[in-house]
Amino acid sequence: MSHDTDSRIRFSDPGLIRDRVVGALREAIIAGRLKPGERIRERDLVSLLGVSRSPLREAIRILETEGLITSLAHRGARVSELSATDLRDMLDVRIMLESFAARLFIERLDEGPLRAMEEQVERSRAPGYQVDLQANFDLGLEFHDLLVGACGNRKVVQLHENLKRHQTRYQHFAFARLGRDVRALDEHAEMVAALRARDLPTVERKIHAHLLRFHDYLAPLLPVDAAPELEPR
Amino acid sequence: MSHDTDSRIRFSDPGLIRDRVVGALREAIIAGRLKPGERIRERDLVSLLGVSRSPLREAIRILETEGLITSLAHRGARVSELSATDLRDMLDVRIMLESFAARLFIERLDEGPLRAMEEQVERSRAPGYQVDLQANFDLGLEFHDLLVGACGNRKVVQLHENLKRHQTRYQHFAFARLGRDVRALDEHAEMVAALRARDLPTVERKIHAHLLRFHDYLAPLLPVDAAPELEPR
DNA sequence: GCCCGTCCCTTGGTATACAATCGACCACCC
DNA sequence: GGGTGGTCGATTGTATACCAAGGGACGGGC
Repeated sequence: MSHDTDSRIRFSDPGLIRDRVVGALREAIIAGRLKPGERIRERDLVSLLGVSRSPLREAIRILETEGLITSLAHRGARVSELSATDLRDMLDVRIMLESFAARLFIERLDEGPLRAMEEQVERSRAPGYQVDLQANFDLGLEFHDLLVGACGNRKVVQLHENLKRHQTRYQHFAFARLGRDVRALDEHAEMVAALRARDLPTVERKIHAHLLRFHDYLAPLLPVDAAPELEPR
Repeated sequence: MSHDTDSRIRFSDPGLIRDRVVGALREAIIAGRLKPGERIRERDLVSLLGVSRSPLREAIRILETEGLITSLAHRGARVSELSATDLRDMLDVRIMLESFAARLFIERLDEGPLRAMEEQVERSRAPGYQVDLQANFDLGLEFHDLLVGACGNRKVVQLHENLKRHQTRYQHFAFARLGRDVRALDEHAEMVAALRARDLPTVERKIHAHLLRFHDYLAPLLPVDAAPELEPR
């Protein structure tokens, strides 16, 4: 981040500046345009985004609390690192959250959300989406959102939201190197079928396998672990 | 928070001011000295803590991201509300996390952590602790820490840490009104016994019952739900 | 009684200055 | 030569002053 026009960070128009900075940085980090370990210098961003230090610093604190940024006192902030351990840890949690959501889903079995998911799977089968990687990508995320969103537990939704962001980083990371994992959408279809059949064990097994496969798929590309955290807040 | 010497907020000495402010506010909120819905005015805290707006505002953003504070643009920050729904949502997640930890605990069954937990339960049986409410209180928390800490999943530990803070708020809240729930420590003892016996279903059942009883215990004191979140970040 | 405009309070943002700390570099000494 | 210690520059952390923007309360007008 040395040149003064960094197209990697897109700054939107409305709302509070700090929120826009959060959005811009978060998006750039998730999309991988700001790389793991890359330094985040106040001075650079101030001139790049055309904002003052106050909202920028608040934004950095927010992203730090979310875990997308790591900072050390007097030594500045960096984009947080990726590691196989970290990915695995998050996937374990995500498995818990999605299994929980699936259980409630089956207990209630509202026709509405189920329909929404089936329809979502249909869309991902449409010929156009098979080639449009970005759309394909988003559909993968949307599926899990529908599942978790239906559980009615706000905390679960909120945690899942944050985990998803982190994992989207990993996905982009893998994307750039391995190409799209086409089996994912098929697995979604299988999960929906099991949901309709109210077969919880199968759903849980599929969630587990689905997410862990994601880990195995890109663990070889990752360092085993990031440097141990020295200053957890 | 109108008088100028507010003994409820303890401000520690070393380290960054921002971190000390976070610590002071967090502790005051959790302990219930700052009450749900209570306004957090920059002007007051600046004079109360003797710090400038810069670190204070960063601290507020951090606590907001952690969920202990809710703020609306141009309308200021408030201590976040408590509600039965919110408590229940968090307990569901905590049940997941602790069940997960228990499963790993049993799979590995390291003698070390198990011993630590047994010893911890012993301490809580010592006659002195039965009357010292604060110590009793801390022991309750420590128990769950030992369980979760042993799972080796940093994300789980970190999430549990945050959930625990929120729930300690509820506990203090209940504390002031209902007195200590003495059965909790007995239940811990039962859980440890089941852990040693490697009886996962029993442990899970006990975790579930233990935490949900906490909900039922103080749900009657709480509003059903906080006002719907208008501006989630 | 209701609506509307004004004023005030608070927060949001900018600019600036200075302190504290860290890292790198370099001279110096053993 | 290699380790040691100090100096300097860069960057973050904090303080302060000031203005803009938005919301809420209050009161007057209808």
